[in-house]
Amino acid sequence: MRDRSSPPTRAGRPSVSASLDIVLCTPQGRALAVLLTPAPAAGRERWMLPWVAMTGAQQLDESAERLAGESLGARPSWIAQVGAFGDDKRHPGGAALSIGYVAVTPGRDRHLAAGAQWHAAGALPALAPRQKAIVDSSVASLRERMDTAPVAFRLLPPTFTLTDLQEVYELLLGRRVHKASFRRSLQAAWLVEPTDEWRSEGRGRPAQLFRYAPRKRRGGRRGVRFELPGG
Amino acid sequence: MRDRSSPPTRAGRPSVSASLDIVLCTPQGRALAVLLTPAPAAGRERWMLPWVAMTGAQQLDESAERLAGESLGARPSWIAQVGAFGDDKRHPGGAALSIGYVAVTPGRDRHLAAGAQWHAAGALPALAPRQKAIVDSSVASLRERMDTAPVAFRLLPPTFTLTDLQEVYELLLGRRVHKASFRRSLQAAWLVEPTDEWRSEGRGRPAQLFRYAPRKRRGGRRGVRFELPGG
DNA sequence: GAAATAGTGTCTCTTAGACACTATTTC
DNA sequence: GAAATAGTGTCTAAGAGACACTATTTC
Repeated sequence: MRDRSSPPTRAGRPSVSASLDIVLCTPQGRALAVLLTPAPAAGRERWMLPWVAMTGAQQLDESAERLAGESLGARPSWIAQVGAFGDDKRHPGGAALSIGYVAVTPGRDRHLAAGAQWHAAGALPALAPRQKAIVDSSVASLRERMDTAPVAFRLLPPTFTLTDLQEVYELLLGRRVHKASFRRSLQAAWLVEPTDEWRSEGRGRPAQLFRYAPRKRRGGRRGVRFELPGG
Repeated sequence: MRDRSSPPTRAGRPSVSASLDIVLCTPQGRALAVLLTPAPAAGRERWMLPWVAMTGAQQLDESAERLAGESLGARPSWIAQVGAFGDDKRHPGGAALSIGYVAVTPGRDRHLAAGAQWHAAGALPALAPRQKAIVDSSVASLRERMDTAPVAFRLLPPTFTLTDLQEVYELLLGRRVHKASFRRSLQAAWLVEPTDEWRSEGRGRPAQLFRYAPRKRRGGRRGVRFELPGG
């Protein structure tokens, strides 16, 4: 039987075993990839999300950033908390409670932690149920936050073509986007500026490289939209 | 000095003291109100959010719902997790880690827990810094989720006038909304249906009562919008 | 020139918001 | 009738998407 709860400390204050788990994401072709590390042989699954046990002395965000850095071999370009996960789902470390973080990085040519590999988010190997839930919430969280945080830009290197950017948006939205409309919206938002560089990718006309350079704050006066799921 | 971390258990598994804190919200005039309970005299602040210590044996969502029910004297009409809060901020119970939940309820004529009172969200008394952060995130979370969850409807009784509904939207959005436009959007979304009842509120033409009855799933094909904060 | 990719001009349709109006109640 | 609140018809401007086009490269 798994030990999921812990006895009170001597002081009488109840405490729980807790972990901090991270979902590192990068674009891989037209899909997202997630970084997994080999799981200890004792476990049921062969792969797991990078995680650390929480000791209570740590800062949440700081610990997440450190764990991400160690797993990736470099600082992630964006990181955010996804939430707390408990319930009955099993965690590889037997933690009663897990705090999930999601982070993104543009490149995959890093010095990954030993044995770590990228796996397509749509075809992940078996994970402990708790970690599967964290991955699902993290991907959903990326989709929700791309409106209000520069997630798409952080999935790209500092300079990128507009087609690159559109493909990241399509990847996150899970649908195709109209090219001309996409570019008009982007121009109206004053989020990118052109560089002097062009990239030639085999055949076809070379594309101009842009960089993320938000200029002004949009009114944010989005209309009232009722996007609730119907009955 | 506060005891914020806990020693490892006998089994050697690190553990932390953790709390579950809830932000109960209800509309109060044109503003949101939050339920607070009297804090123990020992603490620095006179009020606090309802919270419980986590033991690790509990389910997160279930515990939150129970705590909300006990504080409110009735089940909340909607509840969701906001996130995990740690960092250096002090919690009334000295917990090293706190899981925040936000819940809403339409009415304020409940059998509240002893001493509990509603306080306007814009003018809260002093709270422990951790709990202040949880309140701020909870209110922001309500604003973000009203697009995708029926938060506004759960802040209203089962039947309501369209003016009631519009006022809740204005309260959550923090800005005025155009009446005709609001009603057109609402009609297009097939989210409410009229009842046979009308409510006369003193002077003026009586308003028809509606109920929340989502009918069909909208395409959800919202265009790409870049609402990132500008530099 | 063919193929491929980048980038743009114009049209239409939807919709948020402004404005002005009608409708029904209490005083 | 005046005041107050509920509810609606019409116009305009913005913007998303369709379509078709031009531009520049490799083969």
